[in-house]
Amino acid sequence: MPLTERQRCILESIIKDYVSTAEPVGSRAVVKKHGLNISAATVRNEMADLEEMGYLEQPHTSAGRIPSEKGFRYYVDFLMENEIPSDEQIGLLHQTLDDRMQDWNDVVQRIGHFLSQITNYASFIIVPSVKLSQFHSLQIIPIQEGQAIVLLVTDLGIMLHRRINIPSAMQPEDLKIIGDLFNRALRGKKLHELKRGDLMVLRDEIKNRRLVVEKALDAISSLLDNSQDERVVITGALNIIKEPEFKDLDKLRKVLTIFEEDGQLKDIIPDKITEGVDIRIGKENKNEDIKEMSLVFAGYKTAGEMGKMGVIGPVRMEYWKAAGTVESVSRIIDEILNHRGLKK
Amino acid sequence: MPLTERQRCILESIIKDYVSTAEPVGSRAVVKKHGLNISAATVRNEMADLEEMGYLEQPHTSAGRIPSEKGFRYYVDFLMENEIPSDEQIGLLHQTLDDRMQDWNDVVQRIGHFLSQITNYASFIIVPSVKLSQFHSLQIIPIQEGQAIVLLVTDLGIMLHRRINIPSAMQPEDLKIIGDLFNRALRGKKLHELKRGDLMVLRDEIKNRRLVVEKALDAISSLLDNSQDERVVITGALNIIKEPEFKDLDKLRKVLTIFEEDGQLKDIIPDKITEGVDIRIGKENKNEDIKEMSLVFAGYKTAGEMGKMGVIGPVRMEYWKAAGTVESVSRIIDEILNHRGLKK
DNA sequence: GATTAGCACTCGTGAGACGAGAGTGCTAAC
DNA sequence: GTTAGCACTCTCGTCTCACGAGTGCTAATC
Repeated sequence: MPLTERQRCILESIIKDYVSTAEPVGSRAVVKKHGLNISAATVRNEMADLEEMGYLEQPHTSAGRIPSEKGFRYYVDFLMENEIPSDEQIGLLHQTLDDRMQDWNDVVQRIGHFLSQITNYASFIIVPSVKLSQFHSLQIIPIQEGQAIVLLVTDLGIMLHRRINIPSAMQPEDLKIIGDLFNRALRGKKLHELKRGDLMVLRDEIKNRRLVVEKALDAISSLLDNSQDERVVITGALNIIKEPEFKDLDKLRKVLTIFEEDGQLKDIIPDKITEGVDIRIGKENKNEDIKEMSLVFAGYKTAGEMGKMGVIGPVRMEYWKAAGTVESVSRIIDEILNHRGLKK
Repeated sequence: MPLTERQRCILESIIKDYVSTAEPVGSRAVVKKHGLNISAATVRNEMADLEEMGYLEQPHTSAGRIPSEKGFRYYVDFLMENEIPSDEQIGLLHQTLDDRMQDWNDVVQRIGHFLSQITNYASFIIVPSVKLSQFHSLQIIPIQEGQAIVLLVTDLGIMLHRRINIPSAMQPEDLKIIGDLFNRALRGKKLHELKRGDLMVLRDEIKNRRLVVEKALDAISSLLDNSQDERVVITGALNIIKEPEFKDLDKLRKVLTIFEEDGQLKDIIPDKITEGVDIRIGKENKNEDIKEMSLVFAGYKTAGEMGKMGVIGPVRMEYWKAAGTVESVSRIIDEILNHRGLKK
């Protein structure tokens, strides 16, 4: 049975109220704040109906109603209008990003800050592994007697480097030749496809520089082994301490623990495929530990793979604001990424 | 008036007990757990004396005693014996560090983890600004038509890099010449001394490559501007959530806020000069916000400057363990640093 | 003179009692 | 279908009270 217009009004009213106060909302409050032209008793009847349908629940007999997760879901699906950040705020973000675009880490950091500051929830950004980006070029750069740097540049302009030892006799020209060799062989390949076996063929190509090639190969595989897989950046974790639902220390502890161990959050965010903003409310989350939290997140396309970003907060969340913000930010990230990177 | 042997025994006994239980300890408990051959009444008399001297205090008339900060200070200064981590634990740390020594960030991360895991408090490591290290070499590396990387290597082997645009016509040889120019002019100087003014002289040296030199200069000053000053790495912040003194949400919040904003902690750690482990108990800390916390920390010498590292926990801290661990780790860091870096 | 046993006293803590307030559900009237 | 009225329910804060842990003091003992 679909909801009547009036029921929807009441549901929305209750949600808005509950989200801001964290208290069960009574029939009188609905009438008062919403200025609806009906009496409290009528509202009570409708509320009883809504509860029967599962959109509301009652903490105890003599309290007001609070929205159930199903209620939030209905709101999110049918009633919500995203509240996007003001032009001013967006402008501010653009501005802080512009001067520093060089360092991707920095960009991620700032975006996270923005997300968590605007929404007042914790934000997360999942950065795809560099292993998924493409090999652009490699250079071996002598820095002093017997030492050189292997510098690997990806198509996004990210640099990985590692120091290696080289024979003292080795000339810069030799190193250049070796570098070019790598470049010819590997350009355009995805880093994670660079198996040690594939690289071996290189080793045999130049017998007399074999040692250095070997060292460089070591360096590359070590770089790839050690470079993180997906990286998760969490910002504003402390925001959740404000939420009254976490005044229970145990709950708080559980949630903060999830945040502290980067690894955990990766498992919690679903592998999403949908376009646009996705929302997971409470128990919709598979993971036990965040069944009392909600996620609002979106994907963004980096050269190779999908990254994800969003906010995480209590079920009693300002979904409209979170969704609007995440939407805007994901669009901005896409923009940035399209202006970055190296030509193929 | 100096403490008698028996008073010291009692003080130590109370401290050990209080640290582990977080409850005021009564005269009976002292006799029982310490197995001292005196009666509770005697202990009571001694405790009254100790209180009068300021080493103990009483939360309320009918409770046991807890050590005052002065009491802890006495313990730390005269009674404490450091408890260093087991060989096994030290071995474990050495092991995790060995394979990855290439990346200083990683090393710091791991040391922080170790500290906080062993002590069960929050750990911090303050890494001196890279600006304080010395210029070792600079290279300008073409990566594709019209783009190059300015790569600056410090004496510790840390690399800073930034992409710049260059004229398409520019040859690799030209870039090398420019790089060498920088190297001759700057090798051995401290980065923070590289004022834009000093660099200007370079610009005029080669008129025809002026544009690139200019770009490289821009890149360097931008790198220096943007590279962080001191960096603070905090690990295990959540450990403090376990401590009963922070079951009050407001206190917890205050402390966690300090941890979240990296900047804050820098101001809190004293500029230390002493050799070995330093301890600041409660109000001995200048900063308002951590007057209920204690610091146990030590310095370590990196090539140029001093870094600091240690743990931060409640006043009711296992100082013996914290001090022992910090001492061991600082020694290990010194070792590592002495095996790193580039020759001058 | 130091130590100890005994005892009255203090104070925080937790359990139970109680009233106020908020909100509901139901019934009867509109 | 809507509304007013009213009895009922349940939470929350406050208060009281008894309990227990621990002290401080005094007088006896070593």
